[in-house]
Amino acid sequence: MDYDITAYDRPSVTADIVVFAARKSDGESYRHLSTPVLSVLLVKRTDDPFSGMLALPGGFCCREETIEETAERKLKEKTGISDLPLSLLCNLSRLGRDPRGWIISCCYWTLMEFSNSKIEKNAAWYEVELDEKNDVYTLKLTDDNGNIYRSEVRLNNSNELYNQSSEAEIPENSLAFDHAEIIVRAVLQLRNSLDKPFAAFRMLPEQFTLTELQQIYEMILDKKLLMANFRRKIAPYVEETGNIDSGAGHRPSKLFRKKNDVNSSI
Amino acid sequence: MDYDITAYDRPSVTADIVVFAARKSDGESYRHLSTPVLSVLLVKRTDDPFSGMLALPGGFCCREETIEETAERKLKEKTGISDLPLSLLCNLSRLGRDPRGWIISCCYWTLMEFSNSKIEKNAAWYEVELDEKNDVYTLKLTDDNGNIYRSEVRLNNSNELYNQSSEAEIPENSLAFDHAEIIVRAVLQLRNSLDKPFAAFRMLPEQFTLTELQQIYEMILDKKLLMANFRRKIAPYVEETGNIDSGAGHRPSKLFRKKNDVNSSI
DNA sequence: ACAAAAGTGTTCAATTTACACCCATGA
DNA sequence: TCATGGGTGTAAATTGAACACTTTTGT
Repeated sequence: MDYDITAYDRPSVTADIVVFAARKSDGESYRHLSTPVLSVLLVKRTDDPFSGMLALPGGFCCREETIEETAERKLKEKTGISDLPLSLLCNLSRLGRDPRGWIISCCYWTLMEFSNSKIEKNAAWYEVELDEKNDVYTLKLTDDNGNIYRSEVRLNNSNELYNQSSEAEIPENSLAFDHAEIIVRAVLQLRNSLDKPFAAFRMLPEQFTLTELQQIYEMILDKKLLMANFRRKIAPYVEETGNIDSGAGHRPSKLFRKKNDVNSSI
Repeated sequence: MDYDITAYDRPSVTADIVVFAARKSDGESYRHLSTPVLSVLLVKRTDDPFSGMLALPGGFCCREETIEETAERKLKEKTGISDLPLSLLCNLSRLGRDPRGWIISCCYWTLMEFSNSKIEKNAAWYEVELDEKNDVYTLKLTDDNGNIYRSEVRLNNSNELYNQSSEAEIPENSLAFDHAEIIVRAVLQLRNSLDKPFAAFRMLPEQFTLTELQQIYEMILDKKLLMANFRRKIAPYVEETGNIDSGAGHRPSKLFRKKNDVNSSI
């Protein structure tokens, strides 16, 4: 009856997670609002291969757990963050993508409120900028000290993203494995996720001003929106808390919250 | 340096593919148009476990190929069909989902034009009906001879679909493994795919009437659309071929084709 | 002739877009 | 006081939903 599955060669399977948050930049003066910048949570690798380089939090799947559970466990272990709903992004299984051998990566992505407090030592937030030109995506990551990590990711002939990842080919100050490709895919997915139920809420605290919400949209879509129209559009999804955010050098703003019946899954 | 990945327990990985097509039903009379029915391509299993039961085409990943290549190869081997663009649907890795052991399934889905001609012996099309009631999805599959295969799939507490799949628990005339769940997920995904670039074109021949296109939409959305409005909506995406489809007991209709610049990916 | 489908036009409502205008604050 | 952001109203443009009407065919 059953054939013996151990007779076949098997891959190792990893889960990697792209966590985005909106980090507040410094305001220019007492009058100006700060604007949020898109940030991704990365860890510095402590082991070979690519030791010392940046990578997505993630790791190998163990028996007795689902891939999603692996992702949650590894995210917790490597960054200290837990309880985030994960969405499937892609599976990467290209030959040679990991110098250690036949390793498949199941990639997930999620959004959270920015917080530096509860993060593990080797994890940190990196500002994300993504540009596209002639089918070449340029991913620019910037750390707290202004150090820049730049990666290029191309579109191959079947319209799928890929980038090279052998240790020899990866430039200094770039990302380990094909993790640059994964982040690019995640940013593209993020940009396409704003039409549906309101994922943006996940990047804000429970109470927020409508301008803060609008800024999240503007950050992700990379364009300015008109305030009056934005407010009409999101009105059905938010409700007033009765609280006021004051002391900002201009008229205080009402604090809102997401309505209970609004699904913010992605 | 590198730690030895073979020291860790590894799962087997399979690719499973949900292929949908629109099968033309018989017209009632010389006057009436036939209406398409949503159909899924399944194979009868020839090996244990679940020998003799229906299953999605698919199989184990081999070294030297990506999961997408596995999916394409297995689809070709088991059904004779090739060259379909595949979209990732989900990864299933629940403990016990396959009685043979630790087996992860990477599931893909796609659309094609209905064709019975070039299909392998063990493969066949099954009409798909999906109903939902109190978070329970009922999947009803019907073969050419009117035999019915019915499966129930529930939503668990974290809003993820699951159904049981131990050999003992699966009723007769149902699907092997958790393949009913995969098909349900694929149908839900299909229903959500019609707003974006026009996937429906993939279920039609190169030239088609606008009524045929509308019928695909009605089949997937499971509701009637108004002809005038539908035509206005899809007008930017189609162009006339100059050909006419006549001989149908009523006014002949113009044949259209998808405009070249319309992306029909899903 | 006529049932069925092909195809077009028109109306009213809803939504989107753009812009103008007033309000409240703290240094 | 005044720059800055908070907040609202309104008119024009676009899109969507509903429906009426005409055309063309094979039997």
